[in-house]
Amino acid sequence: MLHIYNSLTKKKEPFTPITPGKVRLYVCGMTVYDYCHLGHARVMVGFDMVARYLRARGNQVTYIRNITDIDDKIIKRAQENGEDINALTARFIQAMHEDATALGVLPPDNEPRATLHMPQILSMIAKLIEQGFAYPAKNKDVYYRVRKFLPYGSLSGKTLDELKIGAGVEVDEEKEDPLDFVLWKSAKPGEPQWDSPWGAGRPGWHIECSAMSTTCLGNHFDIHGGGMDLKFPHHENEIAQSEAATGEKFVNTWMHIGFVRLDEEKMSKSLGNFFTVREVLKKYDAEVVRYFILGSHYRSPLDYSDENLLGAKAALTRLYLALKDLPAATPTADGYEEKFNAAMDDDFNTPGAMAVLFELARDINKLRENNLAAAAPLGARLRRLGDILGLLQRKPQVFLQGDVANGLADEQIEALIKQRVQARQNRNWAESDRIRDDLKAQGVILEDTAGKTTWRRL
RNA sequence: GGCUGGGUAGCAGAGUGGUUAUGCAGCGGCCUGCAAAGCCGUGUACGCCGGUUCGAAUCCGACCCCAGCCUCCA
Repeated sequence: MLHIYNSLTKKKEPFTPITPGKVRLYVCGMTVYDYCHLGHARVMVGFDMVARYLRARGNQVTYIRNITDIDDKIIKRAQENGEDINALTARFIQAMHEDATALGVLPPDNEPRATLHMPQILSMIAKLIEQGFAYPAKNKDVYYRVRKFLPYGSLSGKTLDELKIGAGVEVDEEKEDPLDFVLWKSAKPGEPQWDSPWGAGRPGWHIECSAMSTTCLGNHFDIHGGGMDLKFPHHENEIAQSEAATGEKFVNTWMHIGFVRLDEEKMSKSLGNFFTVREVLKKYDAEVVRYFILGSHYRSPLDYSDENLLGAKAALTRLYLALKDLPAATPTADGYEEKFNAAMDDDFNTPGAMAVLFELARDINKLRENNLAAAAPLGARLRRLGDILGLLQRKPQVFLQGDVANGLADEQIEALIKQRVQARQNRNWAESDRIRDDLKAQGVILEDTAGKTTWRRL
């Protein structure tokens, strides 16, 4: 049975969907004013893996990942660029989709956008005011009355008094309590705005997710996820808004993805120490990046370094080498799927699941020495399990020989191999080795097997 | 200061009260013209100090250290 670590209870818990066989999953997606960096990639890949696994285990999954397409940073960036807001967000939404596709992230079932959910946002705010959980201030902002929601702080493990002691609480004359947060922000001249009973303005950051998630999935759903940094205040505030507005429990299981780090430090926009997905993809194959992300548990920190990426590449190469030249087949009962599932059932333990993939590879390699066909069913199993992680779906040849972006073209390599075959027939080992060394210097590895020479790019 | 996570062999990274994680690198062997790949074998690992236990790296307590949150951030 699947167990998931629930950030709300801080425990691993058996996971039971509210409706048997159906899982409703909401993930906080991007604010689209810049390219995705590796932190975004980790969240996308992480929940893609979660959705794939839940489906592989027979659940019908409704996966929602929102897009925040209105907020202060977007407005600011559009002004800096002298760009229309909609053009800006459209541009980065497209870029995000390109990055996601490259990383093997399947599209979510729905990608709701904040600007397309104004009626739902407004009605939720109205409900909160009605019930005394929110109030319009003199400056025409609407605030959430944090003291009124008794369980406030349960997700982040903070109490209001502790938060008050914390350093950075900005004092705002308009607020009843400094910890109250904004639901509706009145518009300054020239800013994008929507009409509301409290004056023209735009939604605060948190309310959109409450409105979109409950609209798409109902007031009470199974899993809500996002990066670790959203736990407070974003998710805390979502709970306060949603439960106060609906009077129902909001989410059963909260999942938070650990940070990507660079030199032991969180990779983040504010620190400026981030790599965008597209920068990384110039250096490393997208599947290698995906392997790297899934190679550590989703809650652990993930250290970005060339050493670690190269390690991921070596490991993936081993798996693809095991699959190389295997004929198509269907898996037979071999026990590997059960082992794989046992690892995944333990809070999506992808490193453990990947270890099973390597056991399979070893078995395949043993069998293939004598009989390629005998190894085929295990190869099929390896591919099928890889698919649950979004890995190993390319032709081994394609992965191993890479693309021809730089270095020698395939034809040049083939030609040199022909020369070398000739030299070997003449037992001219010096010439044969020279060609092999030359190719190696250019990043091409030769392998003489079964009277045939094959090659791959390093 | 409060709250969350975490400290595992050369590196990365799971896991567990007593018996192999796994990958990369290393060492020995097989294979090979030689390699590569592969196979077999190979490691005094579990931050520190106490305690519980027949036995702890795994449970308990204290301590040290690291990262994160408490302000926008995935």
